[in-house]
Amino acid sequence: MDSAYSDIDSNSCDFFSHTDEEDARVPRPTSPERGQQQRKRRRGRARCEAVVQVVKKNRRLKANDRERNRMHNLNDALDELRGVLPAFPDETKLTKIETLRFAHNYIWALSETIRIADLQAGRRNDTPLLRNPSCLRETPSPASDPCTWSPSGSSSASSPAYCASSPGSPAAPEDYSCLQKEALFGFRSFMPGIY
DNA sequence: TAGGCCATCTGGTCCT
DNA sequence: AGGACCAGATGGCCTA
Repeated sequence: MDSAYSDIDSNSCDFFSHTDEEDARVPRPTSPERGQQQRKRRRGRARCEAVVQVVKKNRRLKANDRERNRMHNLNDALDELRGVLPAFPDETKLTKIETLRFAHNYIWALSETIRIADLQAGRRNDTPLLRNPSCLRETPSPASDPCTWSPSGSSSASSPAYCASSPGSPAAPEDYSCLQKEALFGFRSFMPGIY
């Protein structure tokens, strides 16, 4: 239906609005016939405008549908992002803004971890960890960390240890493991530092 | 009940 | 011309 009316717009019914003056060159009918013609034009215009309204409505509905799909795709992408971000099983679903900020934070923390690991490896030997992808999967043990955090602890899940540093304010090297933990697990309590 | 979050609709603008 | 993208408006749901 849309393609058949693709050239329809609000002016498309102007054809039905011709005045008698515009038709001056056409031989004028007698007055009863003229009244009939005017009524016909009015009816034609009304019908045309109704069609235009339907076409416009259909276009709007199609646009709404596309917009809905677009937003669904966006939400699917956000869900995928949530899926690759570390989270507690019982943690409530991150909101959209939390997801984006957490991802930003997480990437920053991982980058710093790699950078520091790379530096340390460079000091020990000539094999930078950065070029060894398997190193990315190794996570430091919480127990050996100065930042006290325990995923099963009664208080930790809801209020993990707080680290003063934030992505916006680079920390001293000794803080990095702490920062990484915040990026990984302490997101919600870390929010004041993010906003 | 106020405030936050979300889905949807809508009209405008940009892009292909 | 049609679709993608965007931002504002609106209403529903949930929680403190």
